[in-house]
Amino acid sequence: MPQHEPLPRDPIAEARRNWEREGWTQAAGPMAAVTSIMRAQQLLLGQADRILKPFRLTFSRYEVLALLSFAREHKMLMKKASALLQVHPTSITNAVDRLEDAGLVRREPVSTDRRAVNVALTLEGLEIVEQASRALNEQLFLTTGFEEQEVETIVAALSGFRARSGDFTAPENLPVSLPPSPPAAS
Amino acid sequence: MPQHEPLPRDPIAEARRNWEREGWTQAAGPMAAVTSIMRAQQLLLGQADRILKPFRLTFSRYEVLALLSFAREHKMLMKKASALLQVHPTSITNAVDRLEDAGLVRREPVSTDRRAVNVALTLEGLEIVEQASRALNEQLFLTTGFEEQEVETIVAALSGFRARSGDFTAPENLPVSLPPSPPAAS
DNA sequence: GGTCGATAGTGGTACGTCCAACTATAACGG
DNA sequence: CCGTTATAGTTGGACGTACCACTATCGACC
Repeated sequence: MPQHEPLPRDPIAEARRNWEREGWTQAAGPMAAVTSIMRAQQLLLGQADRILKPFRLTFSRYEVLALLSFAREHKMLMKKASALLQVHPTSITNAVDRLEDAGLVRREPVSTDRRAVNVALTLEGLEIVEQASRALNEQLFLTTGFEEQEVETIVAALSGFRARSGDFTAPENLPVSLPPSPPAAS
Repeated sequence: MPQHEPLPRDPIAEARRNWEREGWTQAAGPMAAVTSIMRAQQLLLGQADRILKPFRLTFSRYEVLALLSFAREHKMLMKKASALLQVHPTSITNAVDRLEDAGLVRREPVSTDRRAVNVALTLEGLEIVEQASRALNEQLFLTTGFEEQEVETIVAALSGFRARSGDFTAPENLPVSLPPSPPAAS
Protein backbone atom coordinates (compact mmCIF):
# COMPACT_ATOMS: atom_id res chain seq x y z
CA MET A 1 0.00 0.00 0.00
CA PRO A 2 2.85 2.41 0.60
CA GLN A 3 4.58 3.71 -2.44
CA HIS A 4 7.94 2.39 -1.28
CA GLU A 5 8.82 -1.11 -0.41
CA PRO A 6 9.34 -1.56 3.30
CA LEU A 7 12.61 -0.44 4.77
CA PRO A 8 14.68 -2.88 6.77
CA ARG A 9 14.61 -0.52 9.74
CA ASP A 10 12.46 2.20 11.19
CA PRO A 11 13.95 5.51 10.07
CA ILE A 12 12.33 7.34 12.94
CA ALA A 13 13.91 5.07 15.53
CA GLU A 14 17.15 5.68 13.71
CA ALA A 15 16.68 9.44 13.87
CA ARG A 16 15.92 9.20 17.56
CA ARG A 17 19.19 7.39 18.18
CA ASN A 18 21.00 10.06 16.16
CA TRP A 19 19.39 12.74 18.28
CA GLU A 20 20.47 11.05 21.47
CA ARG A 21 23.98 10.51 20.20
CA GLU A 22 24.07 14.22 19.48
CA GLY A 23 23.30 14.90 23.14
CA TRP A 24 19.76 16.17 22.51
CA THR A 25 18.28 13.61 24.83
CA GLN A 26 15.45 15.77 26.10
CA ALA A 27 14.30 16.61 22.62
CA ALA A 28 14.76 13.13 21.16
CA GLY A 29 11.47 11.71 22.37
CA PRO A 30 9.28 14.58 21.25
CA MET A 31 11.21 14.72 17.97
CA ALA A 32 10.32 11.09 17.37
CA ALA A 33 6.71 11.75 18.32
CA VAL A 34 6.46 14.74 16.00
CA THR A 35 8.08 12.90 13.13
CA SER A 36 5.84 9.89 13.72
CA ILE A 37 2.80 12.11 13.53
CA MET A 38 3.99 13.60 10.26
CA ARG A 39 4.59 10.19 8.69
CA ALA A 40 1.37 8.73 10.01
CA GLN A 41 -0.55 11.65 8.59
CA GLN A 42 1.05 11.13 5.23
CA LEU A 43 0.11 7.45 5.22
CA LEU A 44 -3.39 8.08 6.50
CA LEU A 45 -4.08 10.85 4.04
CA GLY A 46 -2.80 8.77 1.15
CA GLN A 47 -4.94 5.86 2.21
CA ALA A 48 -8.01 8.06 2.66
CA ASP A 49 -7.56 9.64 -0.74
CA ARG A 50 -7.20 6.22 -2.31
CA ILE A 51 -10.41 5.05 -0.67
CA LEU A 52 -12.25 8.18 -1.74
CA LYS A 53 -11.00 8.14 -5.30
CA PRO A 54 -13.97 6.11 -6.62
CA PHE A 55 -16.22 8.87 -5.29
CA ARG A 56 -14.13 11.50 -7.03
CA LEU A 57 -13.40 13.00 -3.63
CA THR A 58 -10.31 13.88 -1.67
CA PHE A 59 -10.18 13.76 2.09
CA SER A 60 -10.37 17.52 2.46
CA ARG A 61 -13.40 17.72 0.22
CA TYR A 62 -14.91 14.81 2.11
CA GLU A 63 -14.40 16.70 5.35
CA VAL A 64 -16.47 19.57 4.02
CA LEU A 65 -19.27 17.24 3.02
CA ALA A 66 -19.18 15.41 6.33
CA LEU A 67 -19.30 18.68 8.22
CA LEU A 68 -22.32 19.81 6.25
CA SER A 69 -24.05 16.48 6.74
CA PHE A 70 -24.14 17.16 10.47
CA ALA A 71 -25.14 20.79 10.18
CA ARG A 72 -28.61 22.19 10.66
CA GLU A 73 -30.39 21.97 7.30
CA HIS A 74 -27.17 20.69 5.81
CA LYS A 75 -25.84 24.18 5.33
CA MET A 76 -23.23 26.39 6.91
CA LEU A 77 -21.40 29.67 6.41
CA MET A 78 -18.08 29.39 4.62
CA LYS A 79 -16.53 31.14 7.55
CA LYS A 80 -17.84 28.65 10.01
CA ALA A 81 -16.72 25.70 7.93
CA SER A 82 -13.27 27.22 7.76
CA ALA A 83 -13.20 27.65 11.53
CA LEU A 84 -14.48 24.17 12.33
CA LEU A 85 -12.22 22.42 9.88
CA GLN A 86 -9.43 24.73 10.96
CA VAL A 87 -8.11 25.43 7.55
CA HIS A 88 -7.47 28.71 5.84
CA PRO A 89 -10.53 30.32 4.24
CA THR A 90 -8.97 29.95 0.83
CA SER A 91 -8.86 26.20 1.31
CA ILE A 92 -12.60 26.19 1.82
CA THR A 93 -13.07 28.34 -1.25
CA ASN A 94 -10.99 25.85 -3.18
CA ALA A 95 -12.82 22.79 -1.87
CA VAL A 96 -16.24 24.33 -2.36
CA ASP A 97 -15.36 25.34 -5.91
CA ARG A 98 -14.64 21.75 -6.78
CA LEU A 99 -17.55 20.32 -4.84
CA GLU A 100 -19.86 22.76 -6.55
CA ASP A 101 -18.50 21.76 -9.94
CA ALA A 102 -19.27 18.17 -9.00
CA GLY A 103 -22.79 19.13 -7.97
CA LEU A 104 -22.32 18.00 -4.39
CA VAL A 105 -22.80 21.38 -2.75
CA ARG A 106 -24.40 24.68 -3.65
CA ARG A 107 -23.44 28.23 -2.71
CA GLU A 108 -26.34 30.26 -1.40
CA PRO A 109 -26.55 33.92 -0.51
CA VAL A 110 -27.23 34.88 3.08
CA SER A 111 -30.14 37.27 3.37
CA THR A 112 -28.87 38.97 6.51
CA ASP A 113 -25.29 39.53 5.35
CA ARG A 114 -24.48 40.09 1.75
CA ARG A 115 -20.81 39.40 2.29
CA ALA A 116 -21.42 35.92 3.55
CA VAL A 117 -22.08 32.73 1.62
CA ASN A 118 -23.79 29.59 2.77
CA VAL A 119 -22.63 26.23 1.53
CA ALA A 120 -25.44 23.73 1.27
CA LEU A 121 -25.29 20.02 0.63
CA THR A 122 -27.22 18.90 -2.42
CA LEU A 123 -29.18 15.68 -2.49
CA GLU A 124 -26.44 14.07 -4.49
CA GLY A 125 -23.89 15.39 -2.03
CA LEU A 126 -25.77 13.80 0.81
CA GLU A 127 -25.85 10.45 -0.94
CA ILE A 128 -22.17 10.57 -1.76
CA VAL A 129 -21.08 11.56 1.71
CA GLU A 130 -23.02 8.68 3.21
CA GLN A 131 -21.35 6.19 0.91
CA ALA A 132 -17.96 7.79 1.45
CA SER A 133 -18.36 7.67 5.22
CA ARG A 134 -19.17 4.01 5.07
CA ALA A 135 -16.14 3.33 2.90
CA LEU A 136 -13.86 5.28 5.23
CA ASN A 137 -15.22 3.55 8.29
CA GLU A 138 -14.78 0.12 6.84
CA GLN A 139 -11.53 0.56 5.03
CA LEU A 140 -9.70 3.09 7.16
CA PHE A 141 -11.02 3.72 10.64
CA LEU A 142 -11.80 0.10 11.44
CA THR A 143 -8.49 -1.09 10.07
CA THR A 144 -5.96 1.21 11.69
CA GLY A 145 -5.02 -1.55 14.11
CA PHE A 146 -4.83 0.91 16.99
CA GLU A 147 -5.75 -0.67 20.26
CA GLU A 148 -8.47 0.89 22.35
CA GLN A 149 -5.96 2.17 24.85
CA GLU A 150 -3.77 3.64 22.13
CA VAL A 151 -6.70 5.44 20.61
CA GLU A 152 -7.57 7.08 23.89
CA THR A 153 -4.01 8.10 24.61
CA ILE A 154 -3.51 9.51 21.13
CA VAL A 155 -6.75 11.44 21.21
CA ALA A 156 -6.10 12.79 24.68
CA ALA A 157 -2.48 13.72 24.07
CA LEU A 158 -3.22 15.42 20.78
CA SER A 159 -6.28 17.12 22.17
CA GLY A 160 -4.09 18.60 24.87
CA PHE A 161 -1.55 19.64 22.31
CA ARG A 162 -4.15 21.24 20.09
CA ALA A 163 -5.65 23.08 23.00
CA ARG A 164 -2.24 24.36 24.06
CA SER A 165 -1.61 25.45 20.48
CA GLY A 166 -4.72 27.58 20.66
CA ASP A 167 -6.94 25.40 18.53
CA PHE A 168 -9.78 25.56 20.98
CA THR A 169 -10.50 26.37 24.58
CA ALA A 170 -12.43 24.32 27.12
CA PRO A 171 -10.19 21.28 27.11
CA GLU A 172 -12.93 18.74 27.60
CA ASN A 173 -10.59 15.83 27.35
CA LEU A 174 -7.91 16.89 29.74
CA PRO A 175 -7.51 14.66 32.76
CA VAL A 176 -9.82 15.61 35.55
CA SER A 177 -9.06 18.98 37.00
CA LEU A 178 -11.75 20.95 35.22
CA PRO A 179 -13.66 23.87 36.62
CA PRO A 180 -16.90 22.01 37.27
CA SER A 181 -19.31 23.97 35.11
CA PRO A 182 -19.29 26.39 32.25
CA PRO A 183 -22.51 28.11 33.25
CA ALA A 184 -24.17 28.02 29.85
CA ALA A 185 -25.32 24.65 28.57
CA SER A 186 -25.05 25.89 24.98
CA MET B 1 0.01 31.02 16.86
CA PRO B 2 -2.79 29.25 15.03
CA GLN B 3 -4.33 31.16 12.19
CA HIS B 4 -7.77 31.01 13.76
CA GLU B 5 -8.80 32.23 17.10
CA PRO B 6 -9.58 29.38 19.45
CA LEU B 7 -12.91 27.66 19.08
CA PRO B 8 -15.18 27.37 22.07
CA ARG B 9 -15.24 23.59 21.67
CA ASP B 10 -13.10 20.82 20.31
CA PRO B 11 -14.40 20.04 16.83
CA ILE B 12 -12.90 16.57 16.93
CA ALA B 13 -14.71 15.66 20.12
CA GLU B 14 -17.82 16.97 18.42
CA ALA B 15 -17.22 14.80 15.37
CA ARG B 16 -16.70 11.79 17.59
CA ARG B 17 -20.07 12.37 19.22
CA ASN B 18 -21.65 12.70 15.79
CA TRP B 19 -20.10 9.40 14.77
CA GLU B 20 -21.44 7.68 17.82
CA ARG B 21 -24.87 9.17 17.37
CA GLU B 22 -24.79 7.77 13.87
CA GLY B 23 -24.22 4.30 15.29
CA TRP B 24 -20.63 4.02 14.12
CA THR B 25 -19.38 3.40 17.62
CA GLN B 26 -16.59 1.03 16.67
CA ALA B 27 -15.17 3.49 14.17
CA ALA B 28 -15.65 6.60 16.29
CA GLY B 29 -12.51 6.25 18.35
CA PRO B 30 -10.14 5.55 15.48
CA MET B 31 -11.84 8.30 13.47
CA ALA B 32 -11.06 10.74 16.27
CA ALA B 33 -7.50 9.45 16.45
CA VAL B 34 -6.98 9.78 12.71
CA THR B 35 -8.48 13.24 12.62
CA SER B 36 -6.39 14.28 15.61
CA ILE B 37 -3.27 13.13 13.85
CA MET B 38 -4.18 15.12 10.76
CA ARG B 39 -4.80 18.31 12.73
CA ALA B 40 -1.74 17.88 14.89
CA GLN B 41 0.38 17.42 11.79
CA GLN B 42 -1.01 20.60 10.33
CA LEU B 43 -0.21 22.55 13.47
CA LEU B 44 3.23 21.00 13.86
CA LEU B 45 4.17 21.56 10.27
CA GLY B 46 3.02 25.16 10.37
CA GLN B 47 4.96 25.77 13.54
CA ALA B 48 8.06 24.09 12.13
CA ASP B 49 7.91 26.11 8.95
CA ARG B 50 7.52 29.29 10.95
CA ILE B 51 10.58 28.43 13.04
CA LEU B 52 12.59 27.58 9.95
CA LYS B 53 11.58 30.65 7.99
CA PRO B 54 14.55 32.75 9.20
CA PHE B 55 16.81 30.06 7.74
CA ARG B 56 14.93 30.18 4.45
CA LEU B 57 14.04 26.54 4.97
CA THR B 58 10.87 24.52 5.06
CA PHE B 59 10.48 21.42 7.17
CA SER B 60 10.79 19.08 4.22
CA ARG B 61 13.97 20.76 3.06
CA TYR B 62 15.24 20.68 6.62
CA GLU B 63 14.60 16.95 6.72
CA VAL B 64 16.85 16.46 3.73
CA LEU B 65 19.62 18.46 5.35
CA ALA B 66 19.25 16.65 8.66
CA LEU B 67 19.37 13.29 6.93
CA LEU B 68 22.55 14.24 5.12
CA SER B 69 24.12 15.56 8.29
CA PHE B 70 23.99 12.05 9.73
CA ALA B 71 25.14 10.30 6.58
CA ARG B 72 28.62 9.02 5.89
CA GLU B 73 30.62 11.90 4.40
CA HIS B 74 27.45 13.96 4.46
CA LYS B 75 26.29 12.54 1.18
CA MET B 76 23.66 10.13 -0.02
CA LEU B 77 21.99 8.84 -3.18
CA MET B 78 18.79 10.63 -4.11
CA LYS B 79 17.09 7.27 -4.13
CA LYS B 80 18.16 6.48 -0.62
CA ALA B 81 17.07 9.85 0.67
CA SER B 82 13.70 9.31 -0.93
CA ALA B 83 13.39 5.90 0.73
CA LEU B 84 14.49 7.06 4.17
CA LEU B 85 12.31 10.14 4.17
CA GLN B 86 9.55 8.09 2.62
CA VAL B 87 8.48 10.62 0.10
CA HIS B 88 8.10 10.32 -3.62
CA PRO B 89 11.32 10.71 -5.59
CA THR B 90 9.96 13.87 -7.18
CA SER B 91 9.69 15.47 -3.77
CA ILE B 92 13.39 14.91 -3.26
CA THR B 93 14.14 16.34 -6.67
CA ASN B 94 12.10 19.37 -5.75
CA ALA B 95 13.73 19.85 -2.35
CA VAL B 96 17.23 19.30 -3.67
CA ASP B 97 16.63 21.78 -6.49
CA ARG B 98 15.83 24.47 -3.97
CA LEU B 99 18.54 23.49 -1.53
CA GLU B 100 21.04 23.53 -4.34
CA ASP B 101 19.88 26.98 -5.42
CA ALA B 102 20.45 28.10 -1.85
CA GLY B 103 23.94 26.58 -1.88
CA LEU B 104 23.20 24.19 0.96
CA VAL B 105 23.69 20.97 -0.99
CA ARG B 106 25.46 19.90 -4.13
CA ARG B 107 24.58 17.24 -6.68
CA GLU B 108 27.47 14.95 -7.51
CA PRO B 109 27.73 12.22 -10.11
CA VAL B 110 28.23 8.66 -8.98
CA SER B 111 31.18 7.04 -10.67
CA THR B 112 29.78 3.53 -10.53
CA ASP B 113 26.32 4.33 -11.84
CA ARG B 114 25.77 7.13 -14.25
CA ARG B 115 22.02 7.17 -13.64
CA ALA B 116 22.44 7.93 -9.98
CA VAL B 117 23.10 11.22 -8.26
CA ASN B 118 24.61 11.88 -4.89
CA VAL B 119 23.42 14.76 -2.80
CA ALA B 120 26.14 16.22 -0.64
CA LEU B 121 25.90 18.76 2.13
CA THR B 122 27.98 21.88 1.58
CA LEU B 123 29.81 23.58 4.40
CA GLU B 124 27.15 26.22 4.48
CA GLY B 125 24.50 23.54 4.53
CA LEU B 126 26.12 21.92 7.51
CA GLU B 127 26.19 25.20 9.39
CA ILE B 128 22.60 25.96 8.61
CA VAL B 129 21.30 22.55 9.56
CA GLU B 130 23.03 22.76 12.92
CA GLN B 131 21.42 26.09 13.67
CA ALA B 132 18.07 24.90 12.39
CA SER B 133 18.21 21.77 14.52
CA ARG B 134 18.90 23.84 17.58
CA ALA B 135 16.00 26.13 16.79
CA LEU B 136 13.63 23.21 16.24
CA ASN B 137 14.73 21.51 19.42
CA GLU B 138 14.26 24.60 21.51
CA GLN B 139 11.15 26.01 19.93
CA LEU B 140 9.29 22.92 18.84
CA PHE B 141 10.39 19.60 20.27
CA LEU B 142 11.00 20.85 23.79
CA THR B 143 7.74 22.76 23.84
CA THR B 144 5.19 20.25 22.61
CA GLY B 145 4.02 19.72 26.15
CA PHE B 146 3.72 15.98 25.62
CA GLU B 147 4.37 14.04 28.75
CA GLU B 148 7.01 11.36 28.73
CA GLN B 149 4.40 8.65 28.83
CA GLU B 150 2.42 10.22 26.01
CA VAL B 151 5.52 10.44 23.87
CA GLU B 152 6.22 6.77 24.30
CA THR B 153 2.67 5.73 23.58
CA ILE B 154 2.45 7.92 20.51
CA VAL B 155 5.74 6.71 19.15
CA ALA B 156 4.91 3.08 19.83
CA ALA B 157 1.37 3.22 18.47
CA LEU B 158 2.39 5.06 15.33
CA SER B 159 5.41 2.87 14.85
CA GLY B 160 3.10 -0.13 14.91
CA PHE B 161 0.77 1.54 12.48
CA ARG B 162 3.57 2.47 10.12
CA ALA B 163 4.94 -1.04 10.25
CA ARG B 164 1.51 -2.50 9.51
CA SER B 165 1.17 -0.07 6.63
CA GLY B 166 4.33 -1.48 5.16
CA ASP B 167 6.60 1.42 5.95
CA PHE B 168 9.28 -0.81 7.34
CA THR B 169 9.80 -4.32 8.66
CA ALA B 170 11.44 -5.42 11.90
CA PRO B 171 9.09 -3.74 14.34
CA GLU B 172 11.68 -2.85 16.91
CA ASN B 173 9.31 -0.79 18.99
CA LEU B 174 6.27 -2.97 19.26
CA PRO B 175 5.25 -3.90 22.78
CA VAL B 176 5.58 -7.56 23.51
CA SER B 177 2.39 -9.29 22.55
CA LEU B 178 3.33 -10.21 19.03
CA PRO B 179 2.41 -13.48 17.46
CA PRO B 180 5.77 -15.04 18.14
CA SER B 181 6.58 -15.83 14.55
CA PRO B 182 4.93 -15.34 11.23
CA PRO B 183 6.40 -18.44 9.61
CA ALA B 184 7.93 -16.67 6.65
CA ALA B 185 10.51 -14.03 7.46
CA SER B 186 9.55 -12.22 4.23
C1' DG C 1 -25.36 59.91 8.15
C1' DG C 2 -20.60 59.64 6.97
C1' DT C 3 -16.11 57.92 8.13
C1' DC C 4 -13.28 54.18 9.51
C1' DG C 5 -11.97 49.88 11.21
C1' DA C 6 -13.51 44.95 11.16
C1' DT C 7 -15.21 40.98 8.62
C1' DA C 8 -16.49 37.43 4.59
C1' DG C 9 -14.95 35.76 0.76
C1' DT C 10 -11.95 35.49 -3.45
C1' DG C 11 -7.80 35.78 -6.70
C1' DG C 12 -2.98 35.14 -7.28
C1' DT C 13 1.35 33.15 -5.82
C1' DA C 14 4.49 29.86 -3.53
C1' DC C 15 5.34 25.47 -1.91
C1' DG C 16 5.02 20.33 -1.08
C1' DT C 17 2.99 16.12 -2.41
C1' DC C 18 1.68 12.60 -5.62
C1' DC C 19 1.10 10.50 -10.25
C1' DA C 20 2.07 9.47 -15.17
C1' DA C 21 5.19 9.75 -18.62
C1' DC C 22 9.77 10.15 -20.14
C1' DT C 23 15.18 9.64 -20.68
C1' DA C 24 19.19 7.43 -19.65
C1' DT C 25 21.55 3.79 -17.88
C1' DA C 26 22.10 -0.78 -15.83
C1' DA C 27 21.35 -5.70 -15.44
C1' DC C 28 19.80 -9.90 -17.06
C1' DG C 29 19.00 -13.75 -20.36
C1' DG C 30 19.19 -15.84 -24.58
C1' DC D 1 26.27 -9.30 -28.09
C1' DC D 2 21.66 -7.78 -28.25
C1' DG D 3 17.03 -7.30 -26.77
C1' DT D 4 14.16 -7.01 -22.68
C1' DT D 5 13.28 -5.55 -18.27
C1' DA D 6 14.33 -2.88 -14.23
C1' DT D 7 16.12 1.20 -12.03
C1' DA D 8 17.53 6.47 -11.06
C1' DG D 9 16.13 10.62 -11.76
C1' DT D 10 13.55 14.43 -14.00
C1' DT D 11 9.57 16.92 -16.17
C1' DG D 12 4.81 18.36 -16.31
C1' DG D 13 0.35 18.41 -14.27
C1' DA D 14 -3.19 18.04 -10.49
C1' DC D 15 -4.34 19.09 -5.92
C1' DG D 16 -4.27 21.04 -1.06
C1' DT D 17 -2.48 24.49 1.92
C1' DA D 18 -0.85 28.94 3.45
C1' DC D 19 0.04 33.87 2.76
C1' DC D 20 -0.88 38.51 0.77
C1' DA D 21 -3.62 41.68 -1.32
C1' DC D 22 -8.08 43.02 -2.73
C1' DT D 23 -13.33 43.88 -2.92
C1' DA D 24 -17.56 44.28 -0.80
C1' DT D 25 -20.14 44.76 3.06
C1' DC D 26 -21.04 45.41 7.92
C1' DG D 27 -20.93 47.83 12.20
C1' DA D 28 -19.67 51.21 15.39
C1' DC D 29 -18.81 55.70 16.61
C1' DC D 30 -18.87 60.69 16.30
